[in-house]
Amino acid sequence: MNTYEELPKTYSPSEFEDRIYEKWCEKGYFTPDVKDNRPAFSVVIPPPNVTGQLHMGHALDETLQDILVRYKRMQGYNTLWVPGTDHAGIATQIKVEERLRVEEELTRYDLGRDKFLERVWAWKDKYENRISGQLKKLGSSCDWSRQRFTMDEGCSRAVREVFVNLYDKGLIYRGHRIINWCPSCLTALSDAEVEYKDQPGFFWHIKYPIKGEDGYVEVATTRPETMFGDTAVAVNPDDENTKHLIGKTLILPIVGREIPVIADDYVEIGFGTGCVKITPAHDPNDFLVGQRHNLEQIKVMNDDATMNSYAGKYEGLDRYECRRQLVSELEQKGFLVKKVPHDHNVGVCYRCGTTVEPLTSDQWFVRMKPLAEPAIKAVEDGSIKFIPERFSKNYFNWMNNILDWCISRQLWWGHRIPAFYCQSCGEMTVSKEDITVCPKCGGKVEQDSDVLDTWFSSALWPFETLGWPDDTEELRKYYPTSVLVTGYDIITFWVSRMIFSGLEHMGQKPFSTVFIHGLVRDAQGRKMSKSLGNGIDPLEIIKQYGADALRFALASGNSPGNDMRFSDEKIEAARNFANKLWNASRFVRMNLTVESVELPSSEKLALEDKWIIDKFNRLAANVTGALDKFEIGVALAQIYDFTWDIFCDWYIELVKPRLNDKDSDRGRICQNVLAYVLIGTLKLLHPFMPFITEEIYQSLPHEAGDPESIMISSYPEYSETCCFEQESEQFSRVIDAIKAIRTRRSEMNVPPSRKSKVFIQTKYRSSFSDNCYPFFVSMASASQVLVADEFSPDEVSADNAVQIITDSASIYLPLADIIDFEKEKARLETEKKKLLSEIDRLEKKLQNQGFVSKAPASVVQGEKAKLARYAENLDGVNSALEKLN
RNA sequence: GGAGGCAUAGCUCAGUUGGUUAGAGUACAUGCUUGACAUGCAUGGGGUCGAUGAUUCGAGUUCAUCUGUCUCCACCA
Repeated sequence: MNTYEELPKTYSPSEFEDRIYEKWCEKGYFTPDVKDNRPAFSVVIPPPNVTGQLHMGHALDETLQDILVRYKRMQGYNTLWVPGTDHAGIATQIKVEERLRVEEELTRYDLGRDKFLERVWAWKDKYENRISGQLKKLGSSCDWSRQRFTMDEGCSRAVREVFVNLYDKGLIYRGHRIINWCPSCLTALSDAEVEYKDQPGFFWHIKYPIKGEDGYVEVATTRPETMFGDTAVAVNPDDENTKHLIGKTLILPIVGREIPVIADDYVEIGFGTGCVKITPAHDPNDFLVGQRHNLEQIKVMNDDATMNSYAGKYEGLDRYECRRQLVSELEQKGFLVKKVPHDHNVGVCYRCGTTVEPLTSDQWFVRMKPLAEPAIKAVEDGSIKFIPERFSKNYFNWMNNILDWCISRQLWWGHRIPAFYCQSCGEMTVSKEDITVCPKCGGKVEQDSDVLDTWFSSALWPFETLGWPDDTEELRKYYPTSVLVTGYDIITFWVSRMIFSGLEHMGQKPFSTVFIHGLVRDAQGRKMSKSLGNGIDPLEIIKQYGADALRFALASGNSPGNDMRFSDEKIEAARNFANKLWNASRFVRMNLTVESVELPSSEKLALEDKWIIDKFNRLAANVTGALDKFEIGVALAQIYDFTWDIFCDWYIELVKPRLNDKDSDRGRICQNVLAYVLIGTLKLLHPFMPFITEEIYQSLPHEAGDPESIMISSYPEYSETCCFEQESEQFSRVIDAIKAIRTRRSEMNVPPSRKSKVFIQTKYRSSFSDNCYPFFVSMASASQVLVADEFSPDEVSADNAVQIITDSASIYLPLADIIDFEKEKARLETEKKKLLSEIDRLEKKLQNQGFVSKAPASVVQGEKAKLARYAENLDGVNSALEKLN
């Protein structure tokens, strides 16, 4: 890793990426010393679920984190990136159950809780390994010695600590509430775990006869099967049309049970029939109405969404089958008034897609209002910042309307709720430690069979991974973490819960900045999904193009919070860039005879050297500026442009003649500048493309003080001594002149083999020194270069010279036999027109008193200079036209 | 119902606090066997920045309204 060798001819990332990663690990670069007292920069990974492997979304998330982490590490921060995975309760359990069913035709009940959990742990080990392997392939510089899992011993201890603390404070309670129930996963879900989908359905209008009268009340429902659980019909107390019904008694059709008509504001006047059937056990709103009016809750379904005995003869039928049969019975018996098609939003389980059934059940809840309040304040007062800022609205919207969080799940895979019930006295004990006997009566206890919502443990991630509840050095050094990088899709699930948890249990925010990115979509802009089969496997891309190309593709053009498309063109462009850098470096390497690199003192530098050094210096300033603002795409674009357009297309081409004499003074200076700028560029690029930059770095001689690996080198900074503004401007004139000549030659179809004298008439003589003549020879097909303040008409007469006007020179090319005078005239006329209109525009602008008096002086000055330049150019064009006429 | 995003070249997208004649990649056209690279080099065509108005000396950029499109939240029995 320290002797440098020739680079292989072709860029083949697969040959060095793994080797480099192993070396980094061996050297321990990813593992910071907690005792090192430099300022900390810390990040915890959003733990990928152990349900499967990483997809493009993860690849983006990890790439962005690694860019920030490597950047800060190179800047000298004590940098920690904690890796880990999430047990992902429902999701993982479903996966393992599915495999069990497919491969062994067994259910989890066949195995029993303990045996089943063994299977899940085995699954977890396998996928955790796979995920870590993928992170390594990507180049993620996380500290593997601190890898965590949401159900490892430490996290489990943290979960219990939090549970008991919140319980003791009265912020966790057990209650009989209406919750979202997934009849397929057989568990409760939190509000956040329910997704809504539009589905076509019907309103069934049903007659509820009034007791002791001939009349009836008409109610409409989308779920007629719940009528077995109706315990009232509600009307609005202020509705004139239904007022008379209040207090009357209705007979529930088919069932025959008597229910009252009650008055409640919840009923919207003018909507539907104005009468609403109230089923407290099966609808969240009805549940609240029921509480207000002390109504009985009648649960009519079993956990698997089949009907129970309250449904009479329909007992045992699935809810939808019951609906079909019930509706037809209602119709037969004359209770059905009509059936109106109606699209409605149906809640489905976010894991399995089954329609959830709201029903009442005993569950554990977190009281959210007191926790949400400080969490809202922390974002309001700016101590936690969202990037982009607009996502804080999203956050406020959720937090301000928060309801209590249902945290119990009827699953096996997860943190078991630390509540113990005594078999003899019935007392419940909540305890951090496992207990077997009741502290009250000494009777045998049994632990609550439910587990906690996955997000309960991930909410503690930023501090549980640093050792909480113990008071560790890591916590003191790295908490609060610096930035959380995640997608906008889990702000409510995760980000918000980490914020209130951190504030509640640590007394401090969990992170200062939330850096939000968007989704990775396919080339057509569709979400990547299993069902569409349009997912792209990051590992495949790495295999084909290399991790650096993948990272480049994900980071370039990425702007915070916005979705991006991933396409073949994008990854190919990324690979092409890597290839370009590889070849440019190979060229530089081939031409190096110096043993070490040192930036030559300013008086030894040629004009083009100062130009590139100045450009590089500005680049460093712009890149760090952009990175500090999380403008990752912008930073990368700047490095890209510099590398390709400035360094490769210009500087390398410019110095080729000098390299023919490598060991002369001029040649050695050039070598040093080449290497200095290349190494600096590699450093700037390293956070984005860690492997290729390291591989090239290893092949090059270095500056004194450069370490053995680029990843622990210092990130380039803007430096006053490398600022050559004036020389840079001077040299730009040469470049402009070369470009102008190329353009004219190309327009006139002059083949490169046809060389020509170049006459440069300029008032910037010093910019066009003798040293730059070779540039015109090598890059502008010049046979000879003549520079003067003014040429005599004999030297550059109309019939033998093509005239080119640039901002700093008039250039003549004697190409008499090639000139098409008519075409040339037309071209000059067009140019004249353009100049005239620009001059006119600028004159008007400068005559505008408002502009001159109100715009900043520098802007006005700039416009004046521009006007003067155009006027000069116009003179040039005019005289060229004169000569042609 | 509430909130938000996006709309810029044929396509995919940048455009940082308002200030050069609005940029890149890709596609397209033309010319190059240039001793690092054809995964390349050079040159070019192509945009009234979704519409209308407002603020301003000055608007792709700020504000309002509208149109199209996507997303999140809530949810109507």
